[in-house]
Amino acid sequence: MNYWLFKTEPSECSIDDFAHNPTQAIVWEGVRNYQARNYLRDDVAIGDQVLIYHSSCKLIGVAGIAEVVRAAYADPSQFDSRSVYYDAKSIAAQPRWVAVDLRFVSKLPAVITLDKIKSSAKMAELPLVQKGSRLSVMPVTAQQWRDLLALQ
DNA sequence: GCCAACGTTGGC
DNA sequence: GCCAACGTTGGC
Repeated sequence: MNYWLFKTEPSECSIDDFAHNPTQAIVWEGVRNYQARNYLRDDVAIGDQVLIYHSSCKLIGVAGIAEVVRAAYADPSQFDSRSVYYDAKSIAAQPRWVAVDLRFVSKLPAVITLDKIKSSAKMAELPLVQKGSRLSVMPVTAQQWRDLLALQ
């Protein structure tokens, strides 16, 4: 079982969307970066635990936890010409992008802010806080997972 | 809204 | 395969 951090803009999909549909599988689509795609495709597995991170918003940071309930499959949005995630260059026989499904686990009582994460020496190796890192899907070690949630 | 940093594209 | 131009990310 692996640990991950997934970024999302809460205006698109927030921890509250999970919390309001706690038994429903949420399609995690729209990842359009190859390194993030490779993690999704090759390493994200059913049962993995995911930190849901809110970016580009008022309160930036880790807002909750979700669990992977379906491993990688062709991201349907890449073939939908009305979607903002549409990719005209992706062909059905060889889909370029993948999605996974997540399900709600918990909402943290308070967001663990990026500020707090940055100020923790134990988080120095987390890709999130490394200069210039823009990965939207990143691995988290078991130790980092524990240490990060202990920042609450 | 700004802009630094990074990724992608496409001409050569 | 290089690299300039352009697009995107995401904190501030």
